[in-house]
Amino acid sequence: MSKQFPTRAQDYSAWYNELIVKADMAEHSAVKGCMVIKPYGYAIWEKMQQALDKMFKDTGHVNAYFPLFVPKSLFEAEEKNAEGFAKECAVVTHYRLKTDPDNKGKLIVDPEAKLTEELVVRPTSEAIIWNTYKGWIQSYRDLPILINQWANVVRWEMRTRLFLRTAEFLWQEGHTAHATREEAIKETEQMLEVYAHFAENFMAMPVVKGIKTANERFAGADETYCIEALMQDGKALQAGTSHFLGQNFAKAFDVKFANKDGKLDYVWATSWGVSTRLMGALVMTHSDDQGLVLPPKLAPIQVVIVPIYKGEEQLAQISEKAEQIKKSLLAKGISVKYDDRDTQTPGWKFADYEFKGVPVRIAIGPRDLANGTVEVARRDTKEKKVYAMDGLEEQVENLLNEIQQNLYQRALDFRNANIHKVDSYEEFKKVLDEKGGFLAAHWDGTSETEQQIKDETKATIRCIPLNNKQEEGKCILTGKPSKQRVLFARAY
RNA sequence: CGGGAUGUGGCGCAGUUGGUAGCGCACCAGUAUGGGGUGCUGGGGGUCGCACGUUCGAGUCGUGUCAUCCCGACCA
Repeated sequence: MSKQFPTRAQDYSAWYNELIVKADMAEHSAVKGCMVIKPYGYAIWEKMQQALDKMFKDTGHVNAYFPLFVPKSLFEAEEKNAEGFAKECAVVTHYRLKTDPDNKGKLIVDPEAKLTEELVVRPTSEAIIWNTYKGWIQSYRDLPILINQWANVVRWEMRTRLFLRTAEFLWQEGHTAHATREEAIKETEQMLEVYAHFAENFMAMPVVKGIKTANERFAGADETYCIEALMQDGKALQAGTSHFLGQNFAKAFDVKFANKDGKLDYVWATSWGVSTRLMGALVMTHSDDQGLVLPPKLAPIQVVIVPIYKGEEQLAQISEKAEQIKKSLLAKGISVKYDDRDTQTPGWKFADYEFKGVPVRIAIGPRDLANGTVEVARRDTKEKKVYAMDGLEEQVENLLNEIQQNLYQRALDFRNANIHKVDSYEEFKKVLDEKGGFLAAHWDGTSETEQQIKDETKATIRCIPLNNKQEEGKCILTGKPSKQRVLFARAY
Protein backbone atom coordinates (compact mmCIF):
# COMPACT_ATOMS: atom_id res chain seq x y z
CA MET A 1 0.00 0.00 0.00
CA SER A 2 1.27 3.41 -0.96
CA LYS A 3 2.52 5.52 1.89
CA GLN A 4 2.00 8.87 0.21
CA PHE A 5 -1.72 9.00 0.54
CA PRO A 6 -3.02 12.53 -0.03
CA THR A 7 -4.37 14.39 2.97
CA ARG A 8 -7.77 16.04 2.96
CA ALA A 9 -6.22 19.48 3.29
CA GLN A 10 -3.96 18.92 0.29
CA ASP A 11 -6.62 17.79 -2.12
CA TYR A 12 -9.98 16.68 -0.83
CA SER A 13 -11.07 15.28 -4.14
CA ALA A 14 -7.93 13.19 -4.65
CA TRP A 15 -8.14 12.04 -1.04
CA TYR A 16 -11.67 10.82 -1.64
CA ASN A 17 -10.89 9.01 -4.87
CA GLU A 18 -7.81 7.30 -3.57
CA LEU A 19 -9.42 6.37 -0.31
CA ILE A 20 -12.21 4.51 -2.07
CA VAL A 21 -9.75 2.56 -4.17
CA LYS A 22 -7.15 1.91 -1.49
CA ALA A 23 -9.68 0.91 1.14
CA ASP A 24 -10.78 -1.70 -1.36
CA MET A 25 -14.33 -0.40 -1.65
CA ALA A 26 -14.53 0.06 -5.40
CA GLU A 27 -12.55 0.68 -8.54
CA HIS A 28 -13.09 2.08 -11.99
CA SER A 29 -14.26 -0.50 -14.49
CA ALA A 30 -13.69 -0.98 -18.18
CA VAL A 31 -16.98 0.81 -18.72
CA LYS A 32 -16.75 4.58 -18.66
CA GLY A 33 -18.55 6.03 -15.69
CA CYS A 34 -19.28 2.64 -14.16
CA MET A 35 -17.54 1.18 -11.15
CA VAL A 36 -16.86 -2.24 -9.77
CA ILE A 37 -18.02 -2.39 -6.17
CA LYS A 38 -15.51 -4.68 -4.49
CA PRO A 39 -16.41 -7.14 -1.73
CA TYR A 40 -15.46 -4.85 1.12
CA GLY A 41 -17.44 -1.95 -0.28
CA TYR A 42 -20.33 -4.19 -1.14
CA ALA A 43 -20.37 -5.56 2.39
CA ILE A 44 -20.93 -2.02 3.67
CA TRP A 45 -23.72 -1.53 1.16
CA GLU A 46 -25.27 -4.81 2.33
CA LYS A 47 -25.26 -3.54 5.90
CA MET A 48 -27.05 -0.43 4.72
CA GLN A 49 -29.53 -2.53 2.79
CA GLN A 50 -30.25 -4.75 5.77
CA ALA A 51 -30.95 -1.85 8.07
CA LEU A 52 -33.08 0.03 5.55
CA ASP A 53 -34.92 -3.04 4.39
CA LYS A 54 -35.93 -3.85 7.94
CA MET A 55 -37.24 -0.33 8.44
CA PHE A 56 -39.20 -0.54 5.20
CA LYS A 57 -40.72 -3.85 6.25
CA ASP A 58 -41.47 -2.52 9.72
CA THR A 59 -43.42 0.31 8.16
CA GLY A 60 -45.50 -2.11 6.12
CA HIS A 61 -43.70 -2.22 2.81
CA VAL A 62 -42.93 -5.27 0.69
CA ASN A 63 -40.28 -5.82 -1.96
CA ALA A 64 -40.92 -6.56 -5.61
CA TYR A 65 -39.03 -6.26 -8.86
CA PHE A 66 -39.85 -4.48 -12.09
CA PRO A 67 -38.08 -4.57 -15.48
CA LEU A 68 -34.87 -2.78 -16.30
CA PHE A 69 -36.29 -1.66 -19.64
CA VAL A 70 -39.05 0.85 -20.17
CA PRO A 71 -40.71 1.12 -23.59
CA LYS A 72 -40.27 4.67 -24.83
CA SER A 73 -44.02 5.23 -25.13
CA LEU A 74 -44.45 4.49 -21.42
CA PHE A 75 -41.45 6.51 -20.46
CA GLU A 76 -42.76 9.64 -22.12
CA ALA A 77 -46.25 9.36 -20.61
CA GLU A 78 -45.58 11.61 -17.64
CA GLU A 79 -44.21 14.60 -19.48
CA LYS A 80 -42.33 16.40 -16.76
CA ASN A 81 -40.68 13.24 -15.54
CA ALA A 82 -39.72 12.25 -19.08
CA GLU A 83 -38.39 15.71 -19.83
CA GLY A 84 -36.34 15.78 -16.66
CA PHE A 85 -34.58 12.53 -17.39
CA ALA A 86 -34.55 12.49 -21.20
CA LYS A 87 -31.06 13.86 -21.61
CA GLU A 88 -29.41 11.18 -19.53
CA CYS A 89 -31.09 8.04 -20.79
CA ALA A 90 -29.39 5.01 -22.27
CA VAL A 91 -31.55 3.59 -25.04
CA VAL A 92 -31.70 0.09 -26.48
CA THR A 93 -32.40 0.14 -30.19
CA HIS A 94 -31.36 -3.34 -31.36
CA TYR A 95 -31.52 -6.84 -30.01
CA ARG A 96 -28.88 -8.74 -31.97
CA LEU A 97 -25.29 -8.67 -33.11
CA LYS A 98 -23.77 -10.50 -36.01
CA THR A 99 -20.35 -11.29 -37.40
CA ASP A 100 -18.93 -8.46 -39.42
CA PRO A 101 -18.63 -9.75 -42.99
CA ASP A 102 -15.84 -7.24 -43.69
CA ASN A 103 -13.88 -7.81 -40.50
CA LYS A 104 -13.52 -11.39 -39.39
CA GLY A 105 -13.79 -12.06 -35.69
CA LYS A 106 -15.56 -8.75 -35.04
CA LEU A 107 -19.19 -8.13 -34.33
CA ILE A 108 -21.52 -5.48 -35.61
CA VAL A 109 -25.05 -4.52 -34.67
CA ASP A 110 -27.38 -6.40 -36.97
CA PRO A 111 -29.33 -3.70 -38.82
CA GLU A 112 -32.07 -6.25 -39.41
CA ALA A 113 -32.60 -6.51 -35.66
CA LYS A 114 -33.92 -3.04 -35.01
CA LEU A 115 -36.57 -2.84 -32.31
CA THR A 116 -39.90 -1.45 -33.46
CA GLU A 117 -39.99 0.52 -30.25
CA GLU A 118 -36.89 1.67 -28.40
CA LEU A 119 -36.39 0.58 -24.82
CA VAL A 120 -35.18 3.08 -22.28
CA VAL A 121 -32.88 1.72 -19.60
CA ARG A 122 -34.62 2.93 -16.45
CA PRO A 123 -33.19 6.05 -14.86
CA THR A 124 -36.02 5.61 -12.33
CA SER A 125 -39.02 3.31 -12.43
CA GLU A 126 -42.15 5.41 -11.99
CA ALA A 127 -43.26 4.82 -15.56
CA ILE A 128 -43.02 1.06 -15.71
CA ILE A 129 -44.40 0.71 -12.20
CA TRP A 130 -47.39 2.98 -12.67
CA ASN A 131 -48.18 1.26 -15.92
CA THR A 132 -48.22 -1.97 -13.92
CA TYR A 133 -50.24 -0.53 -11.01
CA LYS A 134 -52.94 0.40 -13.49
CA GLY A 135 -53.77 -3.29 -13.74
CA TRP A 136 -53.71 -3.80 -9.99
CA ILE A 137 -55.98 -1.03 -8.82
CA GLN A 138 -59.73 -0.87 -9.31
CA SER A 139 -61.09 -0.10 -5.87
CA TYR A 140 -60.11 1.61 -2.68
CA ARG A 141 -59.89 -1.94 -1.35
CA ASP A 142 -56.78 -2.41 -3.50
CA LEU A 143 -55.08 0.45 -1.74
CA PRO A 144 -52.63 1.30 -0.43
CA ILE A 145 -49.90 -0.40 -2.41
CA LEU A 146 -46.65 -0.16 -0.51
CA ILE A 147 -43.84 -1.54 -2.61
CA ASN A 148 -40.10 -1.13 -2.57
CA GLN A 149 -37.61 -2.34 -5.14
CA TRP A 150 -33.87 -2.87 -4.79
CA ALA A 151 -32.41 -2.30 -8.19
CA ASN A 152 -29.85 -0.72 -10.45
CA VAL A 153 -30.61 2.31 -12.57
CA VAL A 154 -28.70 4.10 -15.28
CA ARG A 155 -28.26 7.82 -15.70
CA TRP A 156 -25.85 8.77 -18.43
CA GLU A 157 -23.94 11.43 -16.55
CA MET A 158 -21.36 13.56 -18.28
CA ARG A 159 -18.97 13.41 -15.41
CA THR A 160 -18.87 10.68 -12.82
CA ARG A 161 -17.24 10.02 -9.46
CA LEU A 162 -16.98 6.78 -7.54
CA PHE A 163 -20.17 6.27 -5.54
CA LEU A 164 -21.20 9.93 -5.69
CA ARG A 165 -22.23 9.89 -9.30
CA THR A 166 -21.86 6.84 -11.46
CA ALA A 167 -23.61 6.09 -14.72
CA GLU A 168 -25.05 2.95 -13.23
CA PHE A 169 -25.86 2.86 -9.54
CA LEU A 170 -27.63 0.69 -7.03
CA TRP A 171 -30.51 1.99 -5.02
CA GLN A 172 -33.88 1.27 -3.59
CA GLU A 173 -36.97 2.98 -4.84
CA GLY A 174 -40.26 2.87 -3.01
CA HIS A 175 -43.42 3.40 -5.03
CA THR A 176 -46.65 3.67 -3.17
CA ALA A 177 -50.25 4.24 -4.20
CA HIS A 178 -52.90 5.74 -1.93
CA ALA A 179 -56.58 6.59 -1.88
CA THR A 180 -56.15 10.06 -0.43
CA ARG A 181 -53.86 12.99 -0.71
CA GLU A 182 -53.43 13.10 3.06
CA GLU A 183 -52.36 9.49 3.25
CA ALA A 184 -49.82 9.93 0.46
CA ILE A 185 -48.34 12.99 2.12
CA LYS A 186 -48.16 11.10 5.38
CA GLU A 187 -46.31 8.29 3.61
CA THR A 188 -43.89 10.76 2.02
CA GLU A 189 -43.15 12.27 5.40
CA GLN A 190 -42.88 8.91 7.10
CA MET A 191 -40.23 7.72 4.67
CA LEU A 192 -38.29 10.92 5.09
CA GLU A 193 -38.24 10.14 8.80
CA VAL A 194 -37.02 6.63 8.06
CA TYR A 195 -34.17 8.03 5.99
CA ALA A 196 -33.26 10.59 8.62
CA HIS A 197 -33.29 7.92 11.29
CA PHE A 198 -31.08 5.68 9.20
CA ALA A 199 -28.63 8.47 8.40
CA GLU A 200 -28.29 9.57 11.99
CA ASN A 201 -28.45 6.27 13.85
CA PHE A 202 -26.66 3.95 11.45
CA MET A 203 -24.44 6.19 9.37
CA ALA A 204 -23.85 8.53 12.32
CA MET A 205 -24.44 11.33 9.87
CA PRO A 206 -26.55 14.29 10.95
CA VAL A 207 -29.02 15.53 8.36
CA VAL A 208 -31.33 18.44 7.85
CA LYS A 209 -34.84 17.43 6.86
CA GLY A 210 -36.53 19.78 4.50
CA ILE A 211 -38.37 20.33 1.29
CA LYS A 212 -36.93 21.27 -2.07
CA THR A 213 -37.73 24.44 -3.94
CA ALA A 214 -39.49 24.13 -7.29
CA ASN A 215 -36.14 24.37 -9.09
CA GLU A 216 -34.69 21.41 -7.26
CA ARG A 217 -37.81 19.28 -7.17
CA PHE A 218 -37.91 15.78 -8.67
CA ALA A 219 -39.25 15.83 -12.22
CA GLY A 220 -42.89 14.84 -11.96
CA ALA A 221 -43.32 15.49 -8.23
CA ASP A 222 -45.60 17.98 -6.51
CA GLU A 223 -43.30 18.15 -3.54
CA THR A 224 -39.84 16.75 -2.86
CA TYR A 225 -38.73 16.15 0.70
CA CYS A 226 -35.07 15.54 1.33
CA ILE A 227 -32.37 14.95 3.86
CA GLU A 228 -29.28 17.06 3.38
CA ALA A 229 -25.92 16.29 4.90
CA LEU A 230 -22.76 18.35 5.14
CA MET A 231 -19.47 16.88 4.04
CA GLN A 232 -16.09 17.62 5.63
CA ASP A 233 -15.09 20.00 2.85
CA GLY A 234 -18.10 22.20 3.45
CA LYS A 235 -20.13 20.98 0.51
CA ALA A 236 -23.64 19.68 0.96
CA LEU A 237 -24.84 16.32 -0.22
CA GLN A 238 -28.40 15.28 -0.84
CA ALA A 239 -28.58 11.98 0.96
CA GLY A 240 -32.12 10.88 0.27
CA THR A 241 -35.37 12.07 -1.23
CA SER A 242 -39.02 11.31 -0.69
CA HIS A 243 -41.47 12.60 -3.27
CA PHE A 244 -45.14 13.39 -3.07
CA LEU A 245 -46.18 12.74 -6.65
CA GLY A 246 -49.76 13.93 -6.35
CA GLN A 247 -51.93 12.42 -9.05
CA ASN A 248 -49.45 13.12 -11.81
CA PHE A 249 -48.55 9.54 -12.58
CA ALA A 250 -52.07 8.28 -12.01
CA LYS A 251 -53.26 10.74 -14.62
CA ALA A 252 -50.45 9.93 -17.01
CA PHE A 253 -51.17 6.22 -16.78
CA ASP A 254 -54.90 6.52 -16.17
CA VAL A 255 -54.90 4.79 -12.80
CA LYS A 256 -58.32 5.32 -11.23
CA PHE A 257 -60.05 3.64 -8.37
CA ALA A 258 -63.62 3.54 -7.09
CA ASN A 259 -63.90 5.10 -3.68
CA LYS A 260 -66.39 4.09 -0.99
CA ASP A 261 -69.06 6.19 -2.63
CA GLY A 262 -68.52 4.43 -5.92
CA LYS A 263 -66.97 7.50 -7.50
CA LEU A 264 -63.87 7.24 -9.64
CA ASP A 265 -60.80 9.15 -8.63
CA TYR A 266 -57.13 9.19 -9.55
CA VAL A 267 -54.72 7.44 -7.21
CA TRP A 268 -52.25 9.43 -5.12
CA ALA A 269 -48.60 8.49 -5.33
CA THR A 270 -45.26 8.71 -3.60
CA SER A 271 -41.77 7.57 -4.44
CA TRP A 272 -38.63 7.64 -2.36
CA GLY A 273 -35.07 6.48 -2.72
CA VAL A 274 -31.54 6.31 -1.45
CA SER A 275 -28.59 5.03 -3.40
CA THR A 276 -25.01 3.84 -3.25
CA ARG A 277 -24.27 7.54 -3.10
CA LEU A 278 -24.67 7.07 0.65
CA MET A 279 -21.37 5.21 0.52
CA GLY A 280 -19.73 8.42 -0.61
CA ALA A 281 -21.56 10.33 2.10
CA LEU A 282 -20.29 7.87 4.69
CA VAL A 283 -16.71 8.35 3.55
CA MET A 284 -16.89 12.13 3.47
CA THR A 285 -18.54 12.35 6.86
CA HIS A 286 -16.13 10.35 9.01
CA SER A 287 -12.96 9.29 7.28
CA ASP A 288 -9.58 10.88 7.92
CA ASP A 289 -6.08 11.15 6.52
CA GLN A 290 -5.32 7.64 7.73
CA GLY A 291 -8.13 6.15 5.71
CA LEU A 292 -11.66 4.98 6.12
CA VAL A 293 -13.53 5.39 9.40
CA LEU A 294 -16.69 3.33 9.71
CA PRO A 295 -19.48 3.65 12.25
CA PRO A 296 -19.76 0.30 14.07
CA LYS A 297 -23.32 -0.24 12.93
CA LEU A 298 -22.28 -0.35 9.28
CA ALA A 299 -18.82 -1.90 9.61
CA PRO A 300 -18.63 -5.33 7.97
CA ILE A 301 -15.98 -6.22 10.53
CA GLN A 302 -16.61 -4.52 13.87
CA VAL A 303 -13.73 -6.07 15.74
CA VAL A 304 -10.53 -7.57 14.41
CA ILE A 305 -8.28 -9.68 16.59
CA VAL A 306 -4.59 -9.73 15.72
CA PRO A 307 -2.22 -12.20 17.36
CA ILE A 308 1.35 -11.23 18.11
CA TYR A 309 3.54 -14.23 18.50
CA LYS A 310 6.83 -16.01 18.01
CA GLY A 311 6.63 -19.54 16.78
CA GLU A 312 3.76 -21.91 16.30
CA GLU A 313 3.50 -22.96 19.90
CA GLN A 314 2.87 -19.44 21.05
CA LEU A 315 0.41 -18.86 18.24
CA ALA A 316 -1.52 -21.93 19.37
CA GLN A 317 -1.78 -20.55 22.90
CA ILE A 318 -2.85 -17.14 21.69
CA SER A 319 -5.29 -18.61 19.21
CA GLU A 320 -7.03 -20.50 21.95
CA LYS A 321 -7.65 -17.26 23.84
CA ALA A 322 -8.51 -15.39 20.68
CA GLU A 323 -11.09 -17.94 19.65
CA GLN A 324 -12.65 -17.71 23.10
CA ILE A 325 -12.88 -13.94 22.81
CA LYS A 326 -14.24 -14.23 19.32
CA LYS A 327 -16.94 -16.59 20.52
CA SER A 328 -17.98 -14.36 23.38
CA LEU A 329 -18.18 -11.35 21.06
CA LEU A 330 -20.13 -13.25 18.43
CA ALA A 331 -22.56 -14.25 21.17
CA LYS A 332 -23.22 -10.55 21.66
CA GLY A 333 -23.95 -10.13 17.98
CA ILE A 334 -20.66 -8.42 17.26
CA SER A 335 -18.97 -9.28 13.97
CA VAL A 336 -15.42 -10.42 14.57
CA LYS A 337 -12.52 -11.41 12.42
CA TYR A 338 -9.60 -13.27 13.91
CA ASP A 339 -6.71 -12.67 11.57
CA ASP A 340 -4.16 -15.38 12.25
CA ARG A 341 -2.56 -15.27 8.83
CA ASP A 342 1.16 -15.82 9.11
CA THR A 343 1.72 -14.26 5.74
CA GLN A 344 1.48 -10.70 7.08
CA THR A 345 3.16 -9.12 10.09
CA PRO A 346 1.14 -7.59 12.93
CA GLY A 347 2.19 -4.09 11.95
CA TRP A 348 1.02 -4.63 8.44
CA LYS A 349 -2.33 -5.85 9.69
CA PHE A 350 -2.70 -2.89 12.04
CA ALA A 351 -2.16 -0.46 9.22
CA ASP A 352 -4.43 -2.38 6.87
CA TYR A 353 -7.41 -2.60 9.21
CA GLU A 354 -6.94 0.98 10.20
CA PHE A 355 -7.10 2.04 6.60
CA LYS A 356 -10.21 -0.01 6.14
CA GLY A 357 -11.91 1.62 9.08
CA VAL A 358 -12.45 -1.38 11.34
CA PRO A 359 -13.78 0.31 14.51
CA VAL A 360 -12.03 -1.82 17.14
CA ARG A 361 -8.84 -3.81 17.06
CA ILE A 362 -7.77 -6.26 19.72
CA ALA A 363 -4.13 -7.34 19.85
CA ILE A 364 -3.06 -10.31 21.91
CA GLY A 365 0.57 -11.16 22.54
CA PRO A 366 2.55 -13.21 25.03
CA ARG A 367 2.63 -10.27 27.43
CA ASP A 368 -1.17 -10.16 27.44
CA LEU A 369 -1.39 -13.87 27.87
CA ALA A 370 0.76 -13.63 31.00
CA ASN A 371 -1.26 -10.69 32.38
CA GLY A 372 -4.72 -11.81 31.38
CA THR A 373 -5.15 -8.66 29.27
CA VAL A 374 -5.53 -7.52 25.70
CA GLU A 375 -4.69 -4.31 23.90
CA VAL A 376 -7.75 -2.59 22.52
CA ALA A 377 -7.44 0.18 19.93
CA ARG A 378 -10.29 2.29 18.61
CA ARG A 379 -10.21 3.65 15.09
CA ASP A 380 -12.07 6.90 15.66
CA THR A 381 -9.67 8.41 18.19
CA LYS A 382 -6.66 6.09 17.68
CA GLU A 383 -6.66 5.55 21.42
CA LYS A 384 -5.14 2.35 22.76
CA LYS A 385 -5.97 0.83 26.12
CA VAL A 386 -5.22 -2.37 27.97
CA TYR A 387 -8.33 -4.26 29.02
CA ALA A 388 -8.69 -7.31 31.23
CA MET A 389 -9.81 -10.41 29.38
CA ASP A 390 -12.48 -10.92 32.03
CA GLY A 391 -15.64 -9.19 30.96
CA LEU A 392 -14.04 -8.07 27.74
CA GLU A 393 -17.17 -8.62 25.69
CA GLU A 394 -19.14 -6.05 27.70
CA GLN A 395 -16.31 -3.58 27.45
CA VAL A 396 -16.09 -4.03 23.70
CA GLU A 397 -19.83 -3.78 23.31
CA ASN A 398 -19.80 -0.52 25.23
CA LEU A 399 -16.86 0.72 23.25
CA LEU A 400 -18.61 0.07 19.95
CA ASN A 401 -21.60 2.06 21.17
CA GLU A 402 -19.33 4.81 22.33
CA ILE A 403 -17.62 4.97 18.96
CA GLN A 404 -20.95 5.10 17.19
CA GLN A 405 -21.99 7.96 19.48
CA ASN A 406 -18.71 9.76 19.20
CA LEU A 407 -18.75 9.71 15.41
CA TYR A 408 -22.24 11.11 15.37
CA GLN A 409 -21.41 13.79 17.91
CA ARG A 410 -18.26 14.78 16.05
CA ALA A 411 -20.14 15.06 12.77
CA LEU A 412 -22.97 16.93 14.46
CA ASP A 413 -20.62 19.44 16.04
CA PHE A 414 -18.96 20.00 12.70
CA ARG A 415 -22.28 20.41 10.93
CA ASN A 416 -23.65 22.81 13.53
CA ALA A 417 -20.48 24.84 13.47
CA ASN A 418 -20.91 25.19 9.74
CA ILE A 419 -24.39 26.58 9.52
CA HIS A 420 -23.79 30.27 9.04
CA LYS A 421 -26.45 32.94 9.23
CA VAL A 422 -25.84 35.60 6.62
CA ASP A 423 -27.81 38.75 5.98
CA SER A 424 -26.38 40.31 2.87
CA TYR A 425 -25.33 39.07 -0.54
CA GLU A 426 -21.79 40.30 0.06
CA GLU A 427 -21.55 38.34 3.28
CA PHE A 428 -23.15 35.38 1.56
CA LYS A 429 -20.46 35.25 -1.12
CA LYS A 430 -17.68 35.85 1.36
CA VAL A 431 -18.73 33.12 3.78
CA LEU A 432 -19.44 30.74 0.91
CA ASP A 433 -15.91 31.12 -0.43
CA GLU A 434 -14.08 31.27 2.87
CA LYS A 435 -15.97 28.81 5.01
CA GLY A 436 -18.47 26.90 2.91
CA GLY A 437 -21.10 24.99 4.80
CA PHE A 438 -24.79 25.74 4.95
CA LEU A 439 -25.74 29.37 4.64
CA ALA A 440 -28.99 30.29 6.33
CA ALA A 441 -30.30 33.26 4.42
CA HIS A 442 -33.49 35.03 3.50
CA TRP A 443 -34.86 34.48 0.03
CA ASP A 444 -37.79 36.07 -1.72
CA GLY A 445 -39.25 32.73 -2.75
CA THR A 446 -38.84 33.10 -6.50
CA SER A 447 -37.16 30.69 -8.87
CA GLU A 448 -35.53 33.60 -10.68
CA THR A 449 -33.69 34.73 -7.58
CA GLU A 450 -32.61 31.22 -6.77
CA GLN A 451 -31.36 30.75 -10.32
CA GLN A 452 -29.44 34.01 -10.32
CA ILE A 453 -27.73 33.14 -7.06
CA LYS A 454 -26.85 29.74 -8.45
CA ASP A 455 -25.44 31.21 -11.65
CA GLU A 456 -23.36 33.72 -9.75
CA THR A 457 -22.13 31.62 -6.84
CA LYS A 458 -22.79 27.95 -7.67
CA ALA A 459 -24.76 27.73 -4.45
CA THR A 460 -28.23 26.26 -4.55
CA ILE A 461 -31.01 26.13 -2.03
CA ARG A 462 -30.52 22.74 -0.48
CA CYS A 463 -33.81 22.83 1.33
CA ILE A 464 -36.34 24.75 3.29
CA PRO A 465 -36.01 23.01 6.66
CA LEU A 466 -39.09 21.37 8.10
CA ASN A 467 -40.59 23.23 11.06
CA ASN A 468 -38.49 26.16 10.02
CA LYS A 469 -38.42 29.13 12.34
CA GLN A 470 -40.51 31.96 10.90
CA GLU A 471 -38.93 35.40 11.03
CA GLU A 472 -39.22 38.62 9.08
CA GLY A 473 -36.29 39.43 6.84
CA LYS A 474 -35.19 40.65 3.44
CA CYS A 475 -34.02 38.55 0.52
CA ILE A 476 -30.24 38.77 0.30
CA LEU A 477 -30.38 39.34 -3.45
CA THR A 478 -33.50 41.41 -4.12
CA GLY A 479 -34.25 42.86 -0.70
CA LYS A 480 -37.85 41.76 -1.04
CA PRO A 481 -39.60 40.62 2.13
CA SER A 482 -39.05 37.07 3.35
CA LYS A 483 -40.64 35.12 6.16
CA GLN A 484 -37.93 32.56 6.78
CA ARG A 485 -34.33 31.61 6.16
CA VAL A 486 -33.52 28.78 3.77
CA LEU A 487 -30.33 26.73 3.55
CA PHE A 488 -27.99 27.45 0.68
CA ALA A 489 -24.82 25.54 -0.09
CA ARG A 490 -22.55 24.37 -2.81
CA ALA A 491 -23.41 20.76 -3.30
CA TYR A 492 -22.18 17.47 -4.71
C1' C B 1 -19.55 19.40 -24.70
C1' G B 2 -15.29 23.01 -23.14
C1' G B 3 -10.43 23.21 -20.43
C1' G B 4 -6.16 20.45 -18.35
C1' A B 5 -3.40 15.99 -17.96
C1' U B 6 -1.98 11.00 -18.64
C1' G B 7 -1.38 6.26 -21.30
C1' U B 8 5.82 2.16 -20.32
C1' G B 9 5.69 -5.32 -15.97
C1' G B 10 -0.14 -6.22 -11.23
C1' C B 11 0.33 -0.92 -8.99
C1' G B 12 3.16 3.79 -8.78
C1' C B 13 6.87 5.91 -11.74
C1' A B 14 11.91 7.00 -14.51
C1' G B 15 13.70 6.75 -19.34
C1' U B 16 18.76 12.64 -20.95
C1' U B 17 21.11 14.77 -27.81
C1' G B 18 16.52 8.67 -31.21
C1' G B 19 20.93 3.27 -30.60
C1' U B 20 15.65 -2.51 -29.69
C1' A B 21 13.77 -0.86 -21.53
C1' G B 22 14.91 0.49 -15.73
C1' C B 23 13.47 1.68 -10.40
C1' G B 24 10.18 1.23 -6.00
C1' C B 25 6.14 -1.53 -4.19
C1' A B 26 3.70 -6.05 -5.09
C1' C B 27 4.71 -11.25 -6.58
C1' C B 28 7.68 -16.28 -6.11
C1' A B 29 11.64 -19.19 -3.33
C1' G B 30 14.87 -19.45 0.89
C1' U B 31 16.24 -17.57 5.56
C1' A B 32 16.20 -14.86 10.05
C1' U B 33 12.16 -12.31 12.33
C1' G B 34 7.33 -10.93 14.70
C1' G B 35 4.10 -5.41 20.66
C1' G B 36 3.03 -0.46 14.33
C1' G B 37 3.36 -1.29 7.08
C1' U B 38 10.36 -6.51 9.05
C1' G B 39 15.56 -7.52 7.32
C1' C B 40 18.80 -10.24 4.10
C1' U B 41 19.73 -13.47 -0.35
C1' G B 42 18.07 -15.16 -4.88
C1' G B 43 14.18 -15.19 -8.80
C1' G B 44 10.01 -14.49 -12.52
C1' G B 45 7.40 -10.94 -15.27
C1' G B 46 6.79 -5.58 -19.89
C1' U B 47 7.91 -4.34 -26.73
C1' C B 48 6.33 0.97 -24.19
C1' G B 49 -2.55 2.64 -25.64
C1' C B 50 -3.36 1.98 -31.10
C1' A B 51 -2.32 3.26 -36.36
C1' C B 52 0.47 5.48 -39.92
C1' G B 53 4.82 8.23 -41.02
C1' U B 54 10.19 10.13 -40.67
C1' U B 55 14.82 7.18 -39.98
C1' C B 56 19.84 2.35 -41.06
C1' G B 57 17.33 2.37 -36.25
C1' A B 58 11.47 5.12 -32.54
C1' G B 59 9.34 4.39 -25.62
C1' U B 60 11.91 8.86 -27.38
C1' C B 61 10.39 12.86 -33.38
C1' G B 62 5.67 13.95 -36.53
C1' U B 63 0.49 13.17 -37.80
C1' G B 64 -3.85 10.87 -36.61
C1' U B 65 -6.77 8.01 -33.41
C1' C B 66 -8.65 5.65 -29.00
C1' A B 67 -9.07 5.43 -23.85
C1' U B 68 -8.89 7.07 -18.96
C1' C B 69 -8.47 10.66 -15.06
C1' C B 70 -9.00 15.71 -13.12
C1' C B 71 -11.58 20.72 -13.41
C1' G B 72 -16.23 22.98 -15.37
C1' A B 73 -21.40 22.93 -17.50
C1' C B 74 -25.68 18.76 -16.29
C1' C B 75 -27.32 15.77 -12.26
C1' A B 76 -28.88 11.78 -7.01
